[in-house]
Amino acid sequence: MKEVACRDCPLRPLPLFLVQNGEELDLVQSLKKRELMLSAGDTLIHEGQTDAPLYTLRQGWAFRFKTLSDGRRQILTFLLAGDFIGVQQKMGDAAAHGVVTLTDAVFCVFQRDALWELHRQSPAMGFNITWLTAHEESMVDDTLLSVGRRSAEERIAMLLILLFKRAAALQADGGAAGVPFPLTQQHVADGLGLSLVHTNKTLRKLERRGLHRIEDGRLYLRDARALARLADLYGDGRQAQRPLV
Amino acid sequence: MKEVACRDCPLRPLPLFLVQNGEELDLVQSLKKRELMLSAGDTLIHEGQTDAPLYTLRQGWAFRFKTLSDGRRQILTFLLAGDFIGVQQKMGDAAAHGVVTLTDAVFCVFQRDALWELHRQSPAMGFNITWLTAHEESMVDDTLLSVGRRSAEERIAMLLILLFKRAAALQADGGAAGVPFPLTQQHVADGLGLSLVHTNKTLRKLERRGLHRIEDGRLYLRDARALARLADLYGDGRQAQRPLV
DNA sequence: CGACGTGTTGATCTCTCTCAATTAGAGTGG
DNA sequence: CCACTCTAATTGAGAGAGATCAACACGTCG
Repeated sequence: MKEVACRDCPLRPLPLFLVQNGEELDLVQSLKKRELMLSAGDTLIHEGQTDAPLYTLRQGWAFRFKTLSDGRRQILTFLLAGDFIGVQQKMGDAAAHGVVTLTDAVFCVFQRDALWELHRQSPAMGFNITWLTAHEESMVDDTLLSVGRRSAEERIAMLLILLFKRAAALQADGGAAGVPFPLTQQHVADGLGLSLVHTNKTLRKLERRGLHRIEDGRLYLRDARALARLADLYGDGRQAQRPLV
Repeated sequence: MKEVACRDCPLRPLPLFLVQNGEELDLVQSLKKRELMLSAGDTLIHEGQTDAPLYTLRQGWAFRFKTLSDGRRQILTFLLAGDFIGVQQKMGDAAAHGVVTLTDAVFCVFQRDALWELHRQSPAMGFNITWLTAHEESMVDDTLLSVGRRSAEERIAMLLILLFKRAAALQADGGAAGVPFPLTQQHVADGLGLSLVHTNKTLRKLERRGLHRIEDGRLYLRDARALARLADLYGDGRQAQRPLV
């Protein structure tokens, strides 16, 4: 595959990306070192690795995770095209989490001090990045609420909805024909703090109930409304009700 | 209590704060609108509130949380002096979480666009803020690992260690005489995804085993080593072992 | 003094985990 | 083309960590 200039990045036109002017694009381009292609299941960053640069996921899926010494693993967030990777660790510091791909994937690699250069040369982009980082955190917050306080059924409903929405936003059809779903049930389990077996049973239950379907690596929401209800999607109702999905 | 100028902020000399030059201090000062004092248990930000400004916690303890519609609550992070509050929500957006104080507390209130002004006028401080935000996220990551994969005993050990370290860092004696511990067992439970009753039983078990003591609102670690071992503090060992506490 | 918040403990109950076994591809080598 | 191996999904059965239900102790406060 040919390397893509930032100017021609296929992600740029998507509605979720903040408009950037030519200068900003040139800046990003100048900080980009190269691209990196990995196969499904490859490790981008090892847990505890000390020299990880800054990446951007251009294509494919991946996830961030932490493990305990006996092997128990918790997936922290799933990464989709457009996500930043590596803002967390201060340069020179050990990565607090690992990153592994779920599919074949392409990453843009930036020089280590890119984060600082970006801030220095373009406060506007720096601002965007802190906002993106904060947004990342709010995704972890959501997961923490799920894992801490939702039942297995509710957690799974929540995960399906959120992943569907994120994946759908990257597609032209908005998910009308389902979205890719490259996770194994083990990934779902590790993302929700559940065991593999219970994840399987719960997933089957929801599927039999007609709430969703996973087939050939694609996810279809068959009753998004019911899923959202199950997940208590909009929390305690102190928030205004918004249309679902 | 008199308002304190940023230049004289008692937090500034602490080792954990990044040195700021006079100009940066003046900038922060110029963005600071006022101070706000709350009593223990007061709400700083309601879940779903739309107009929350940016705050800094100058004194006291607080916590961020989310709730489900049936009242189940998950505490996301505990906030200590020096922490930022409100970077998460984009201006004009609804707060994704609430903030409530655990003790009497003093907040510095900044104008809504302070985040942007800070970036614009001082890229260096902007950079620090994205780093701080990323650091906040890594704390949530840690909690997510606990809640998702650690047993009740392990979670509690982890929480005690982490809160102790954070609180000790704010004290001159580094925690030699214990640290303030203003949480009720309900807060511990809500922070770890446990029930109140089970939290109580586990806390008592660890206390009886001589690992810690909580008395008169103060926390003492009596066997930090054992707690760290229980918590599997440094994860999977791929990270270098560092001295504990 | 009664109401209330917090901590404590015992007795169930149940959701989720662990253990075990089976099925269904996909890939590999002979 | 078939045996063999591996991974992922499935399902049943039994075990257990943690939840829920109930009661009680203690201190504070109006």
